[in-house]
Amino acid sequence: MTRTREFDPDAALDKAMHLFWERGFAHTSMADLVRHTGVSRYGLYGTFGNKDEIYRRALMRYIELMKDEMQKDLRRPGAGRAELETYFRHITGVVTSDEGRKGCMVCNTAAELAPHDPEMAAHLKVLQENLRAMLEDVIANGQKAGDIRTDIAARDLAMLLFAMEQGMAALHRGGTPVEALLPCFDTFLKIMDG
Amino acid sequence: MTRTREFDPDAALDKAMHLFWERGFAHTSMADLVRHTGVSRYGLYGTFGNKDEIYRRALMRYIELMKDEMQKDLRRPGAGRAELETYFRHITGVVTSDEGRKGCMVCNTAAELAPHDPEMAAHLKVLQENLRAMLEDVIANGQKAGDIRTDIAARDLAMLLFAMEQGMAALHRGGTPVEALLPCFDTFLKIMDG
DNA sequence: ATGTTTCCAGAATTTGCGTTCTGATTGGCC
DNA sequence: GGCCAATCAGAACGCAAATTCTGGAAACAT
Repeated sequence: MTRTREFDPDAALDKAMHLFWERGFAHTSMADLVRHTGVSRYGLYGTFGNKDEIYRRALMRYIELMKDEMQKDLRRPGAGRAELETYFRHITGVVTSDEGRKGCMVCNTAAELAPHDPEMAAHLKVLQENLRAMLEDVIANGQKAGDIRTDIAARDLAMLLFAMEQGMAALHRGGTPVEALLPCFDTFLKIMDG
Repeated sequence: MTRTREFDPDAALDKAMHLFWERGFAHTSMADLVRHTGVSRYGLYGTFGNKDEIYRRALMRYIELMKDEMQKDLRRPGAGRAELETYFRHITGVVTSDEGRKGCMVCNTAAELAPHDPEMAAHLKVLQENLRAMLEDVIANGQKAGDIRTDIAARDLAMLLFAMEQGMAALHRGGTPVEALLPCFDTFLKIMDG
């Protein structure tokens, strides 16, 4: 072979993800990406194609990370209320971190790009449904185990929980401090108990 | 005087608001604004200054409309559970309308602009706190009247309700259909009843 | 009616940024 | 060691969009 590439595409994508996550698509320039990833323009275009594609890949990476997170906490057989609580404390920490007020990249992408990017929109929709369904499963388990009230359908509790989480992310990005948001989840737990 | 202006600034701002609300800041061009408002560039720049300022004014208008909406439903003395339900059905209809999938402009602005526009961020933060406080008052009234459970603080219920609403707006913009979102509020009502 | 001032429509300018290109450089391989 | 292919760094290009400019038109005051 010849001269070897000086960067690791995965590491670069990870940096790009954090940049897009924090600043959004329009307010992240290729120059920013070059600076923060340490990768040359040549390298970025050669590896990923163009800016749109870098964003798409970064979002996919974000989604994979979120799913991993979820499965780590929720995928053990019979996971129920306890696991849900663990997971949610976890994800809330991510989505309301004060470092960059990044919020949730799915939510940010929906707000900024979904309306004029049908492909992205389709992607987001599927993802949203997957995440919600995962929550629903765990809640149904908790109901079977007797840890969660059964007079509200698991599907409905899951949707409410999911909406609440997305809202917390959005509100935090908009300036609401974490301390004001944390009670949301405690309140939800109290509610889930019946 | 001399030649009179051919457009109504308020009407123009209203059109601009809907455009920004649907497409966001970056994906609305001055040409779009000229086309949809029917106002010449000269008129827009002369009246509002520049694109940033048009957006700022449009957002302020959106906020005023939302506050009006809220006060119309919630400001009557002793407004409680019933008024809250009316208001929320109302606002949910706005924020999950399929016409343009506009979502909530506050939420959209937070996602797209807050991180790199401190002034806008400060604005949003104040607004968020106002809206939440208004919900809290009404919930507290409902609790005093015996219509809403009292084992959860009005402040916490209000925050949860607010987060849920912002989340519904974000999810809808991201592609979740209205039918999937509506159960959220019904579930919240059931919860509020105790 | 006419002059003057502001307005309109759209052309011209400028700027920012995504993308492409270029010459230098590096690392493997004969 | 020298050749080759791919990479790097940054300059150059092109385009889209914000802003400004300009010639013509309209409305009010006199």
